[in-house]
Amino acid sequence: MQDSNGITDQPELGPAEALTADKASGSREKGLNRVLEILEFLHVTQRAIGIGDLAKGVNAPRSTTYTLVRSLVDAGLLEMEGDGNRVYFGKKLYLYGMDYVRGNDLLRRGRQEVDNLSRETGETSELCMLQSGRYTIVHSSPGTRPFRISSATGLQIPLPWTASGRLLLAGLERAAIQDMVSDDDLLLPDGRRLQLDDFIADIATARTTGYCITSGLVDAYTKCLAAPVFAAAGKVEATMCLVVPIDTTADKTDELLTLLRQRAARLSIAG
Amino acid sequence: MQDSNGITDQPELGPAEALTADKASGSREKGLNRVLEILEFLHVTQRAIGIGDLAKGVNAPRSTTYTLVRSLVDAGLLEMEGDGNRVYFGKKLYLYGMDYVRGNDLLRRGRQEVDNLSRETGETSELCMLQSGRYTIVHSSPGTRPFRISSATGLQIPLPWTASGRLLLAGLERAAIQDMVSDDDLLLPDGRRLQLDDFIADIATARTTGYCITSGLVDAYTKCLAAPVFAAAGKVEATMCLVVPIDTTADKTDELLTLLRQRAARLSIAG
DNA sequence: GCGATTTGTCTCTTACAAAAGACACATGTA
DNA sequence: TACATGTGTCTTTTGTAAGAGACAAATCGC
Repeated sequence: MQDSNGITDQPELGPAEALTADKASGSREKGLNRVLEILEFLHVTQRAIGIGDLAKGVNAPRSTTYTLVRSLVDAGLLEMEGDGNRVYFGKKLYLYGMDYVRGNDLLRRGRQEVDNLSRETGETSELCMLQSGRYTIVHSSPGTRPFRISSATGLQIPLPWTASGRLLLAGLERAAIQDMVSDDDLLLPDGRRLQLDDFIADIATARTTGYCITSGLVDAYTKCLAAPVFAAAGKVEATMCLVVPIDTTADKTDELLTLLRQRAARLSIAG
Repeated sequence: MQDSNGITDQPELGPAEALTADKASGSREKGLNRVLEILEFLHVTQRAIGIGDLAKGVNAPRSTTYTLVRSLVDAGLLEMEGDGNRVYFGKKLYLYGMDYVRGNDLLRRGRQEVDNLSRETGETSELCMLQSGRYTIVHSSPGTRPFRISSATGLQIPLPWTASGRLLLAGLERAAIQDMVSDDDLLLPDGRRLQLDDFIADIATARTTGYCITSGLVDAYTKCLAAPVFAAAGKVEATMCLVVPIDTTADKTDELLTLLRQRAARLSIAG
């Protein structure tokens, strides 16, 4: 077990760096890996897809894909859509997901707090976590504004684009941060490029102030207020955040921030 | 952590001739199948478990189990618990589960209706579906009674024990029904044994009346009212049900049943 | 303290699953 | 009618992943 200090991952630089671009065209793949790719592919696709297309999408042989999909459908992890040649996630995954929620106090209470917060403030509120090194919106509640402020549950966004990202990485070694952030991640949606050092400085700042606000990073019309949720130790396990119009007054922002920090703190204790 | 339900038997009988009956003997198993067993095992266990125990639980070689678990943890389908030698479901499964909900109107609206219904009536309400041939409580909302009426999301119960079961099988061939119902399923919790023919007759009745009520089947103190939710065709896709004390008056029962059927019908259309 | 047990990693072998490819049957479209 | 394109199911081949086992290190039980 060597998870604690980031020794975990250097496996993938071992096998020949060849095939720079997209994907190892490689030879024979382990079935389980193919399955994991299939699931991930469905996750980004967000809708049912034909098995043929699925095979193309994960770059797997058609015959293999058919057998794997059949297994998964039999197991209930996937389901055939209506006519019977497209597949998507199945009930069993939903059940497993509910099991996860049940076993995870933080998530369960966090969802509740987020829902409350967005109902009380009318603003879009989110619960965010790191998911295998990626920033993930674990739960979001839409708020009551006329225009929809993006953000769907499960959405994954580069860490440097977000206020939460700065909090979630608090306390990590420089090397660890560097590992989690690709060059592409540092390129903001508006075309500006963030310097890694600046980002790391942001993280340090966010750590000491205990919150973080970013303006116009993900898009030009919103700003994001985020507050850390701590696990047992001092570790940042999640963040709660509010997404508000960028022209929200300073007073209003302060008020919301205070409320947000208070709720995030409430979530931290009692864990 | 003893064997709660006696699955752990055959402690040290020769692995060779273990072809007793139900279980396929040793031989080599496909990795994917092992994974599916692991997930299912965690689902019934309902908590984090050591990898060694997991290997025992699914009756897989230790080395294999370690490899698979590592893959799954890396993929985020499983997560290591605290100290790092126990595992349980991971965030990714939760995300996939949410994807399923998003892609499934019926489930999404059904959860809503169930929550409403139980809030309005104060009774425990559930949304039930068939999950790979098994009756499954897909969502439940507790109601306000002092004593907890069982029923947890994800729970699986033999079809003949439930009112919903009788509705869910409506329209199926006798053979299909027979396939889904084992002899054990026909043995009720109170020791009585249901005749398959009676059960099939119940199903036919339920189909024509458009609802089903069972009294004291799962336990002696409750009765269960169930109404069908139809998919596009006339197919029963799910049921909504209310679990109420067995001594609920006929009038009250009628009233609840009317409400339940109305809500279930509302869920059926617009699909 | 000192065995007995459990945990996590590693190596080696071969049984077998992943892949290739052929086939049959749909579609669509020139 | 031919001609492409997509789908689902076979069979065959062979690269490799599942499994057995050995190991060191941790953990438990007295």
